[in-house]
Amino acid sequence: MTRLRTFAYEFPRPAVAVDCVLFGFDPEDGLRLLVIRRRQAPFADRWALPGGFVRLDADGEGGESLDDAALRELREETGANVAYLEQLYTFGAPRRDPRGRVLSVAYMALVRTRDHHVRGGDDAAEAKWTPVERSGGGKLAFDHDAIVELGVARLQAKLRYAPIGFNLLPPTFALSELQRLYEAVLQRPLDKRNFRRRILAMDLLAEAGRQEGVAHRAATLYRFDERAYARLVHAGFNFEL
Amino acid sequence: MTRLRTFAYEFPRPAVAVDCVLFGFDPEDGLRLLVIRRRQAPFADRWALPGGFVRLDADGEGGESLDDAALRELREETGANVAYLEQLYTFGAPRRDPRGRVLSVAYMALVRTRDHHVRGGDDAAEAKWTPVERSGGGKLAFDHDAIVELGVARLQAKLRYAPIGFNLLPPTFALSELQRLYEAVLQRPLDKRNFRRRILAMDLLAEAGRQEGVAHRAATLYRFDERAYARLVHAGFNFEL
DNA sequence: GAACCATGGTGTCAGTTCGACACCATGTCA
DNA sequence: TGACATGGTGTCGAACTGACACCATGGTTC
Repeated sequence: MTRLRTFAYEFPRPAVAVDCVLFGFDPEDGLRLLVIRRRQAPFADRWALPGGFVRLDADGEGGESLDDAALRELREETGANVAYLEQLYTFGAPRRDPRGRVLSVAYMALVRTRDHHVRGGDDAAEAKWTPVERSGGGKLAFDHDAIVELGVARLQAKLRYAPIGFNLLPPTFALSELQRLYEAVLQRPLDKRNFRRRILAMDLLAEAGRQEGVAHRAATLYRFDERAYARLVHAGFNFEL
Repeated sequence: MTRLRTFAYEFPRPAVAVDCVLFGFDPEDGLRLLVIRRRQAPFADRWALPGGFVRLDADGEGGESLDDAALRELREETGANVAYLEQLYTFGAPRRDPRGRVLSVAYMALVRTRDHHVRGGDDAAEAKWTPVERSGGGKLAFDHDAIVELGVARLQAKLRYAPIGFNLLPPTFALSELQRLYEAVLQRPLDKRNFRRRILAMDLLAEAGRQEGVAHRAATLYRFDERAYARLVHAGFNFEL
């Protein structure tokens, strides 16, 4: 082991952080993004994405995986209950952080409506949901605006060819809620009849009761059927909307 | 600056490498992948992807960007003339490298047919092109098989919705060459007439003379028209094949 | 120079998919 | 009981997709 180790250590190492674009969907406010207010320099008091440095073991060797680091930061800084996590891209411009060379592995995460309880981090940082465009009423810290832009693009693209939108809704939902979600993310209106026809034709949604306590005709509720989806994928099916 | 720096340095840092899935297309052999034989432990004498550690400045701060590191490694280890480069994913499992904690930022790169002159690296490592399936006659070093798999998937997906395939061909090419490329990457036969109709309907290809010195009717040559593509994209066009 | 051979280049049609479009149903509340 | 808000349903023309076969061209061979 000692011999093996010689090679890598000739190089100085960058610090490595993870930063998360956490999306939530609210029926009234549409697609929202979680930002936290930084307490420390650099960019103290500025809004930024939740994130932090990847932790290594004390010997500087093992430690947490990148995904685990992202989940940990989300838990610590927002208390969010993450339904979906996906790595986006690694940002590594030499001067992106004034403290020195810091790489940021960017993640996109989704939480379900009604899992939006947000709390400040352990260090009492302030956290809030903000509409996706105009994140935080202005520019975010570091290159986080670019990260958000990439996250939005990825979410828009992926919503159309992967069944990830369900992770922004409660476990059961009405088709109109699903449609509103798609309209909010894709930023264009969809035809109700065409939308329903296509999504139901995929046979991915299972009926799950009806709405209660609404002041109008109660909608049928559906849940995303993971098993049906797995079966279909196995048979060569591709989600597409 | 000194004050700003305190925060980041409390954490031990991982080593960060870039590894490149370099694709080439040969009319006879189809899609190929460049691998190099490692000279040093770990995995000495095993085939691996070209790559190496990201270089920081002497003060451990600035240095090269990740893209630059990938290009530098490709140049140093293969002499390849890269036509396209795209970051794929960052691999960061705690034990993926026996030397300790090493993250790998994976890249996909494309070179044009006839830019395939490959030479060993400055340290005389051996390099070769290998068919994409069965890379190197067996398993590659580290988790490089997983990286290759991801690269292939990305190339297949992206070939259909972005005009990147042209980067695997000479600057001018016949439509049949382009079709063979698509067939090789997507692993399925395409209908000649439908293929020609669709690709030409996009108005992205400009005529560029005819083949010479072939023992049959000479094909019209085309080049990818970057400007036309930029114009179309600006007008809301999406490449799709 | 005629025949051969390899590849280049072309159009149609049926089946499917896509997008636009309007009205009745249901349940709560006033 | 009627108003109101949302749920839920079918058709049709246009556009697109995929399957399909033959002549053109130009160098090579005999």
